[in-house]
Amino acid sequence: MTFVSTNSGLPLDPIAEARRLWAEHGWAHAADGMAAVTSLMRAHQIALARVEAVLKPHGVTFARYEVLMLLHFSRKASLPMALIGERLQVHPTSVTNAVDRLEAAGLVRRTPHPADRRSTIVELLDAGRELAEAATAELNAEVFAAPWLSPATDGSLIEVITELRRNAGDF
Amino acid sequence: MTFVSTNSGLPLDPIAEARRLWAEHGWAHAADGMAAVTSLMRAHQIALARVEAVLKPHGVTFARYEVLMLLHFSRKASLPMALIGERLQVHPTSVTNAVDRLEAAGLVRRTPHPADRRSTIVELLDAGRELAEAATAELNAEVFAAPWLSPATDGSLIEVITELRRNAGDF
DNA sequence: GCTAGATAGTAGGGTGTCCAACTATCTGAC
DNA sequence: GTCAGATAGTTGGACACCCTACTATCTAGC
Repeated sequence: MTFVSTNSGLPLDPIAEARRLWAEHGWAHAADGMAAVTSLMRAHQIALARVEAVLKPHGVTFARYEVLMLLHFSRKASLPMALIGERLQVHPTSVTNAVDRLEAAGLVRRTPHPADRRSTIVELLDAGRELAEAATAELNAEVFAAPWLSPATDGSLIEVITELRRNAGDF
Repeated sequence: MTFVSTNSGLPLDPIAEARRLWAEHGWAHAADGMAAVTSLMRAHQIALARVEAVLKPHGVTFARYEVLMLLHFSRKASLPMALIGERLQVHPTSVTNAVDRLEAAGLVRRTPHPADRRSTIVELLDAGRELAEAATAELNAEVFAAPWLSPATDGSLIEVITELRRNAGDF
C-alpha cells in the first residue's frame, strides 16, 4: 500500500500516507500492521535491487549466489538438494531451478547420492568457488558494509525481524 | 544467507548462523549488513505468503489488490497507468501486467485519457470496489491486525525501514 | 517379506519484477 | 511551423517463487 494524496507538491512518504488513509477509514487497529507489511515489501525491493546490481556483472543472481555460498561454507563443498532448500527456506522446485542454471554455467555439478538413490548431491566446482569469493568481496564492500543502513539501525532491524521470524515459526 | 552448521540437533536461527560465519571469515564489518539484507528477504517472504493466502480465495494477488486499493482511494476511482506505477513504485510493465489481469477479471476498465492520447486511464468498476472492500476487511482481521508482529515492535519495524527508504532516496 | 505412506527431485503452469526495444504522442527549442 | 527529445504504454525475454502432479525410491508396520 503506497498511496499519496495529490493535494500538495511535497514529496510525501507513500507508506505514511497509506497508513493515514487506513486510519481515516476506520481501520486504525490494522494501520500499523498494514504499514509494516508494506514497508517490508518495499525494503525487500530496494535491498534486492542493490544486491542484484552488484551480482549481475558476475553472471549470477542472488538466489544462485546463496546456493554457492551455502556450498562454500559446507564441510565438503557439497550438499543434497533437499538440504539446500531447507537451509535457504525455498521450495524444492526453486532449488532445481537454481541448480540447473548453476550447473549449466559450470559452477556446480550434480552427483548421485551414494546411499540414497532418490537424493542428488550438488558439488561446488572451482569456478563456482572463485565466483563466490569474488562476488562476496564486492557485495561486502558495496552493499553489506555500505551506509545505506546506518550502523545503529541495522542491528535494530535484525532484532525486530528475528522476533517476527520466531513468531512465524521460522526457527 | 541462511546457513546452519550441522553440529547440533538444536534448531538454530539460520541468519544468526550466517552472521557468525561471516564474522569468522574476516568479514565482521559486513556481517550486520549481510544479516540485515537476508532478514529483509525472509521477512518479505513470510509477510507475502500470509497476505497471498488471504487474498487467494478472493481471486487476486497482492500486486493487483494494491492497484484496486489505490484506485479505491483516489477521488474519481480512476488513475492513469503511469501514476499507478509511480505510486506503487513498480515498473510500467508491471502495471500493464496487473491491469491486464484486473481488466480480464472485470474489476477495472481501461479508458482513453481525454486530453493526452498517449495516456490510459484505469477505472475501478463496481465489482472491483466490492472485492477490494471484502478483501481489505479480511486482510485487516487476518494479517494486518494479527499478533504475528507484536504491537510494540511493528512500530519499530516501520521506523527503521522508513529510515532505510529515506536513505535510498525513496521519498 | 510386502505393501502403504513418506521423501527426493523434476516437469509444467501461473504470477510478479525488471530490462530492452518499439510505437505513438506530446513538447519545447529553434 | 518543425523536428529532436521526452513520455506513455505495450510486447517479448529473463528470472524468481510457489503450487500441483508425477516418478523413483526408501521405510516402517503388519
